[in-house]
Amino acid sequence: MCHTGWLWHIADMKQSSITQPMLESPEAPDSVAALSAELIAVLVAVTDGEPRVLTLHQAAALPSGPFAATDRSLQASLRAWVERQTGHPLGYVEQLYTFADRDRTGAADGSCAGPVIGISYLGLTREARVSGYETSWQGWYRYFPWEDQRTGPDVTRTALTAGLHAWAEDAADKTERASRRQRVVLTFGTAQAGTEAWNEELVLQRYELLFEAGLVPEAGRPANDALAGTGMLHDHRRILATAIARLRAKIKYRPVVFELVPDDFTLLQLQRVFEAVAGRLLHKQNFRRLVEQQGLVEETGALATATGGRPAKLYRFKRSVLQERAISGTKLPLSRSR
Amino acid sequence: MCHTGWLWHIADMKQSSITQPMLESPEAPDSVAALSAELIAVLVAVTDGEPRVLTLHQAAALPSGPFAATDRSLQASLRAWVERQTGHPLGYVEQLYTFADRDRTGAADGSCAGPVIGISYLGLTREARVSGYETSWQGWYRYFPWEDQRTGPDVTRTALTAGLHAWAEDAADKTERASRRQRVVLTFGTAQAGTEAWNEELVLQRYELLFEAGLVPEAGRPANDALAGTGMLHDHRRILATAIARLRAKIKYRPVVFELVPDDFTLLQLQRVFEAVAGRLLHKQNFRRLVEQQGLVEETGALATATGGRPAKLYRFKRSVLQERAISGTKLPLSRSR
DNA sequence: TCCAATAATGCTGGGATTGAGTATAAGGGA
DNA sequence: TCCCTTATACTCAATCCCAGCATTATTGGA
Repeated sequence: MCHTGWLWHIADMKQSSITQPMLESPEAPDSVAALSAELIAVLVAVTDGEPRVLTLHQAAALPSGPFAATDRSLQASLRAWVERQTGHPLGYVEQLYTFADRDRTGAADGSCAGPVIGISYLGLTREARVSGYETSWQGWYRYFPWEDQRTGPDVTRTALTAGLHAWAEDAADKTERASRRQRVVLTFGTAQAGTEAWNEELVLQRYELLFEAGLVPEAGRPANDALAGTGMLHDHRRILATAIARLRAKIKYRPVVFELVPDDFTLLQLQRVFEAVAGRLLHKQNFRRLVEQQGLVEETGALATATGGRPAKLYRFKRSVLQERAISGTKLPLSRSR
Repeated sequence: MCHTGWLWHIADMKQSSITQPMLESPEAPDSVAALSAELIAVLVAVTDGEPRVLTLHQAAALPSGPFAATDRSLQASLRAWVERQTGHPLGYVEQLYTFADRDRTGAADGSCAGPVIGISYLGLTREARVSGYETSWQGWYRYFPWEDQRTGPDVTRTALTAGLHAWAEDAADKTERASRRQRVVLTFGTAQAGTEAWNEELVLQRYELLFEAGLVPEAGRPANDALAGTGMLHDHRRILATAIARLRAKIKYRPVVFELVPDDFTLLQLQRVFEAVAGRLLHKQNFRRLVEQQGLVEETGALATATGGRPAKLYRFKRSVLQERAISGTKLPLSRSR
């Protein structure tokens, strides 16, 4: 044995929840199987008001690669690779989650035999231009149609909520029914007029709920459904959900939006990117006020060639406050209306 | 090749920062070396007003074990193990960070040859009783004396800040000096009267700054210094710093404090635990108001046998709101004074 | 030339949140 | 009984934030 003597075994990597039931696990055999690790990247850019992710295999998989045990920093390598591919610097990289998948034991040629550890990353970039074959940028709402609430509670959400409530009522005993109902309401909100209560950060919870209710059948094969969204291979859609949730949370208290917009931008452009990521609309005046009073931007002096309407001032991100704000935090709260 | 064809290499797992310089990396050989993975746990309990972590090897290491590629959920196994050891349920488990360490290539017997991937976890529990040999609970401020700001800016912090400023002035060029100065002020605050500006969440940044400044010499061997704190083996102190930072952040917006207090508690007890974790004092009346109006607790009806003073009402955590709040969030802001 | 549409930008009022202080109640011990 | 300690209730002002309203600047057409 290498270390201190007690074994842990890994298989499933469900995001921890306090209420998660505790499972008893029997002792496992004291063998260490051959391991392999895989790195999975969620690369995000916002183009034409749509958040996009880089995909492979006919939009059914995220870029991933085996982890080669050599000597460079992972993040540095990730950056270098992306920069070569897209021609733009990768502004921000963040580790998402590590999970183990005992069902996926590598390719057929045996070179990747044994269980796979997956380490997923979120990366932000600017321009969506790639040269690879089979590689393309896809709008992320293609995989999660219900996550785009910029036009208010739409057909998708309504239909899904209905389906979920049916599933809830379908439960065996009363307690389970109540629990399911509560989960549905908490994650999808009551689509009643006014109340809203849509929390844009619960991307993963919603996906898992739909999965549990059998509304996003993703048993290995990617399906395509206008309601349930496009499926992905393996658990890539789950990883994407994690990435979206993380980014939606982060964008509110760290100045990462600027990694997604051009060097010079108008405040409305910035707002649109923000809204695209968050999947909901913002109050324009309040957004401007916040951005301005946070001191994160400065005017370039130039004006944008208007797209119809009064020309807007162009701003640029104050790189000088980056270090400061990266530590002390921003604060760009989401409010409802437009 | 197993996957899509481009390689990533992993070595160092520095927490991503936007300002981190981008390193160019050369292509790596197309070989997949033997891998091994290690799980590292930061188990936290609060006893006698002190946050403690479970340690091994004369308080110089965190519990860790090789990852055996078998079939159970890691979290379930972790829970089971801790519950056996401590006799108390592990309330909350959360993944911290995954890193790769090419310098640490397992034990001498070759069973763990190849580079090591480390997956670290944070776990919260209640009582600090262990039966193992070499195993003990240690107050976490032993490793980070400067992180305990409950008594205001103390000698430790003052001394370290002085040392850091000396280091800052020691830089070669002007830009670097300014940058260092800024980092010192941002992470350690200006210890001026009143201004404070201590951000308790910057545990990792402070540790890294001290490391960089050579004030916490931790070249593999655990040292013991009243100022720099006790060292740990490998990068365990770094992992601990990550855990503290994560917990300090989480405790403010998720109801995880309750995992660290007994079933029945007074509001002051709850506050003390909160303060112990956060390393700073809270305004008592405001803390009560928040806890109460959040609807997270309910009175048991009983009173605490006073520890001197008017008897306090006993409260219990409303488990019923757990699922709800685990999703929708709490909000227990930290304010300064007592 | 005037008007309508589209944006940008400035300003204001009310409600909620928060930081911090004051006052009162209820115990124990000298 | 007085005094010390802690619990608990209440108040007040500053601030923040949401959500409107109003005004200004352009473009494109009637």
